Amino acid sequence: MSRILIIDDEQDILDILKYNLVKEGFEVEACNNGLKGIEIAKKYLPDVIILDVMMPETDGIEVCETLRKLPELIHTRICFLTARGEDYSQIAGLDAGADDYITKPVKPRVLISRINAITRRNEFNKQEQAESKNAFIINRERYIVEKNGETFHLPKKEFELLALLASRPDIVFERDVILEKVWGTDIVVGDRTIDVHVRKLREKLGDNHIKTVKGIGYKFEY
Amino acid sequence: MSRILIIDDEQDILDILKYNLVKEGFEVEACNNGLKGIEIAKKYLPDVIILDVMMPETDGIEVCETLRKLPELIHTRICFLTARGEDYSQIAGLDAGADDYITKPVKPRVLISRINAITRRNEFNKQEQAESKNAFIINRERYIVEKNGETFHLPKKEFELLALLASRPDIVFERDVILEKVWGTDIVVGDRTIDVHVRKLREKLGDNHIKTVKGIGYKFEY
DNA sequence: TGTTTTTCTTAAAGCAATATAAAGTTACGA
DNA sequence: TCGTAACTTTATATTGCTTTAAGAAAAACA
Repeated sequence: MSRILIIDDEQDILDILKYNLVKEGFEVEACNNGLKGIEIAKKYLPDVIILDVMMPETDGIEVCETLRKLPELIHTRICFLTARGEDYSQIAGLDAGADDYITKPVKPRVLISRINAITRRNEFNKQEQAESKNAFIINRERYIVEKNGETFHLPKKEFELLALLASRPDIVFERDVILEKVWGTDIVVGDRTIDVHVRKLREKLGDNHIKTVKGIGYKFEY
Repeated sequence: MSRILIIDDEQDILDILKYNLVKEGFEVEACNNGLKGIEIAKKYLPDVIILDVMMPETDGIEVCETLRKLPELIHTRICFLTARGEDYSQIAGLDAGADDYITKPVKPRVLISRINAITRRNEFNKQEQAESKNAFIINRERYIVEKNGETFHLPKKEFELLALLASRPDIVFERDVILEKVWGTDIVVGDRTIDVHVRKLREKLGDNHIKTVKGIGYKFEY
């Protein structure tokens, strides 16, 4: 499970966030000071850092900039904690470093889903890097797929299907696994549905990427 | 050459300033009353307004605030005329939206160089805007958006929505993220509310900037 | 080769998400 | 306090994605 570091000067907030994240199964480290936070980050190498923008001693923004310069944290996602109503454009400017921001007061459920989104994005990005060598980029943030500079806007299901298959190239995904991952366990759809979506993808990306493994399922190839 | 409007209740000063500015090649309009000045400004659309802070009937600061709300004067620079030593008026004046101030008594040479500085600044800004292809300026101080010189007055919610989307162009914002960031976690509004605001924005900015990503949310493109 | 199984293709139905218009609220300034 | 602008909701239309269905094709098997 993902490792998370929280940096906030208010002990209450630290406690609440930590409690909720631990309950959800994350590994959590907390710290009430920006400079200490940087030191911890270096050793702890968290997947996500939740960082309060407004802190009395060290400014969260500066902390973020410092963190961003550390090569060992290249994959670490930084998420700002801000009071609501603060200038978005300002935040955007600071966004040079931060990947997301959460507004206070933080609702636990929102926090969890946000962290999940961030870590998921992280997973995908790691794959993306591997994939980019072959000029096949699946960009979940922009919700587009790029192949040799060409850009494809895929509908939701097609995108999810492709993202799944491409997440492990050459590995065959069985039909019921695909159904479960893309459509979910609760929703039941016919078996042909997959075929149709595969066909749509082949239509758009060319016939060379998604191979049929008869009797089993499909796999993605470059 | 630049157009200048002078608003001051003292006829002497009007005459002196006008004489010197005309001699320097400026087009000058003069007026001895705040309210009349506002009317003239609307039609004359000056590049610079020289405005006396201390006037018997209407306060120069109020006049300035009124002028600043007029969209047609978005590019007009306002320069206060103050008696020397009035520290407070300087501060209040710049708060009210003035771009510069000149202390009385006015030395012609100082006046000219000051006006030149202001207009030059203005030119520079216009150029900058024209040159940047993505001339999409989101001005949070005045709640105004500019696109290729066109100015839009957006209501709060529309502005916040646009500011959010535009803060990360091409990135898709999910509907619940939009709701959280623009409306807040505690306030619950219907899902269609977003659509309606998007529609309003598209109506004003043109259909080309906010793209729908069906099933996910919206994104901003230049 | 004939039969069976599985997948492919296509069109069309079904459905969910979004767009739009209009009416109802709320907030705000004159 | 009235009138206007902003905001939200509601209802309906529309879009376009998803799914189904059914025949054709391909592969597997005997």
